[in-house]
Amino acid sequence: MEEKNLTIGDIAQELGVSKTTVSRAISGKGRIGQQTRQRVLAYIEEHHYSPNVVAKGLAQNKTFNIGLVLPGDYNIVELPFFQKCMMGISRLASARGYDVLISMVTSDQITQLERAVTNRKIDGAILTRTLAEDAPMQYLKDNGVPFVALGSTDDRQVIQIDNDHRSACGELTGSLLDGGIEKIALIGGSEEYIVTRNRLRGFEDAFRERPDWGGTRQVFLNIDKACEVDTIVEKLLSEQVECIVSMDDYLCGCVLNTLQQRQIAVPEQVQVVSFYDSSMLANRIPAITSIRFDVEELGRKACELLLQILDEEEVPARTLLGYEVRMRESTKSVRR
Amino acid sequence: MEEKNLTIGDIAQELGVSKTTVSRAISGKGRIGQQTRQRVLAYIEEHHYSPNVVAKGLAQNKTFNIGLVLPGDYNIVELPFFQKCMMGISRLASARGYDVLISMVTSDQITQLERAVTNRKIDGAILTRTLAEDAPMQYLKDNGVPFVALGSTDDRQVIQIDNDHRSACGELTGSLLDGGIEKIALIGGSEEYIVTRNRLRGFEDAFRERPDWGGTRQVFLNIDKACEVDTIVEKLLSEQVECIVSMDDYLCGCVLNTLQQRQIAVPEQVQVVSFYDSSMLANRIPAITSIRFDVEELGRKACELLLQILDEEEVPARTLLGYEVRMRESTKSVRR
DNA sequence: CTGAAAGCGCTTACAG
DNA sequence: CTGAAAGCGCTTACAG
Repeated sequence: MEEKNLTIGDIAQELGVSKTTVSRAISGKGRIGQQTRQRVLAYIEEHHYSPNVVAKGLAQNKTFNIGLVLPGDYNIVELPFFQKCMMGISRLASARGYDVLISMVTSDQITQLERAVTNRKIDGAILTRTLAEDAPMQYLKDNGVPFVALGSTDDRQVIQIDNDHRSACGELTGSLLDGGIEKIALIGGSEEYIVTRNRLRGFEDAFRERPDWGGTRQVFLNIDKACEVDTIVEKLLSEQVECIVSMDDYLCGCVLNTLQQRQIAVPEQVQVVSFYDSSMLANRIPAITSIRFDVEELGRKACELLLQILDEEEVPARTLLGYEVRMRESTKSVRR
Repeated sequence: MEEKNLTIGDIAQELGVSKTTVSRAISGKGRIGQQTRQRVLAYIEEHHYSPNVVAKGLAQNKTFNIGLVLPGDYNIVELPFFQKCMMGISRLASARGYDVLISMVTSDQITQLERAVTNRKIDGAILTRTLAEDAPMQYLKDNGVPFVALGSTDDRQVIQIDNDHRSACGELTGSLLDGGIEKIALIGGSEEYIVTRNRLRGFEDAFRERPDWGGTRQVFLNIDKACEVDTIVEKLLSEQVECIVSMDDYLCGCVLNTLQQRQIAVPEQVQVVSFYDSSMLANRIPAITSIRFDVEELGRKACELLLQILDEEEVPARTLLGYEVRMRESTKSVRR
């Protein structure tokens, strides 16, 4: 199997044409006769030639690599999200002749990303998360690296793509209110994450759209520990809350644990909802009402956008993808 | 910020030396005067020159990329494992001047890996999982790509590194038996995974080492659905099983759900153990007895091995890493 | 339609 | 110790 790698020069020599011609036959650029073209292509096919992408890149000042910026300080609940994004991105990139190079960043160091950029190993990048103070994003901007952000940001200069968390959360919350919920609470994670803010906005939208709703609502943000959730849930129970909405499945899992401990029946005594359907709670009983996004598609589209930018095509500054509200057993039947 | 990239030629010209000299100053290879060396280095420092790794690679027939082969058809429970591996690998690679390029493969297609190899985008690869019939592994072997496998395989030709699942499971099972368990059952996933086989061996070791143990044991393999677990657990309960060991946290989660449904108390009525501590059950109550591995270290070491291979150093064919048995509330106190 | 030549940014024998 | 030159495997004006 260890055949020496063919080069464009070998082929040219073998076929008695110039390297230029071979190159043109392959790339399809420049004028070239049908005859010769076919002859070259046939030879290539037969001998399993495949061009050295690195050399090609050097000549064209490209790498055919895209940088995937992944947080190293992730929360376990986010993993399926990153994984699916990666899948979508990787698939599309591959289909378009690009490879994906990863850079793991943490809140206090982005050296891997810096390396990829200063070493000129990537043509562009995809950010898989957006923060309020986003060091990787700032770095990419400062260095003129084309990129798209998976997630939202107020900076309209950055090309961004996201699921429509706001509308999704608004719709789900609305269903709950319309279903008759009078006492509702929202538990969320770090406000540093833009997505937390968007989910909150959606939640608030539902009330704004229903000025006649006469119940009470409470919001707890920046929660990230099980014990905090515990305390909150206890408090809520003492106040006879009817529905606890969690911003993600991790928090929702904590809520469920606490309820289970206290032998509180879901949904009979309290209804439970998650704003994100990560399949982390997939086999929980009862099944949890939540919102579902097509994350692989999100990744695919993000990659598509980046490749368009690299091809110098115009792309929309902001792209929003759809969602699906999944009503399950953890909420009583409400009308939709 | 948009300064045009410096090249070795620019520096040579600026300093009135040859490109050869500049190259030598940077690489440290070949004889060069201390004086000139310092002069070049100073200039580089001052002007933030960083070499074009791709060009360097072309000249040296290297890419300074390592391929990370990731399964696309993962089970959610494996995600933290892959993530942590990636972290370890990525960190070390980065520190050594390498980048990590991902190839997602599924059981029926390895085209991304093929692309990376035929396009000569990687110098070597790391497999993050080993299967009995391992297509990616076979492909790498056939094409003479240096690689190390994270996980075990019977093929002693392949450089492999793994946690010592067998000993770990043996030790944990042993503790249970020594603690007085008389009726024990093991539930595991696909035998196609080598790790499943190794865990099973460890389990069996414990009995072999205790010929006087007079209890009964049962083994259920190739289980991957919650409903299957359900059926098994019901059967086991009817037989008054004392301890249910799961091979991973997903299965263990299923077991716990079933027990919870049937209002069976853990550990009072039945003890529960997981052979893998993925932090998926981290906030479960009661805390689950299990085995813990340092996965990031595993990734780091795997990468280290690969880089040694690329440097043509000798490496051991098989490396086994340690583990920690964590006795928690889900088992009654047993002596260790 | 085709080719000779220069160039992408490095490295590395070979000579001095 | 230093440099001119060829080479890594491609692309791409420029001429014909």
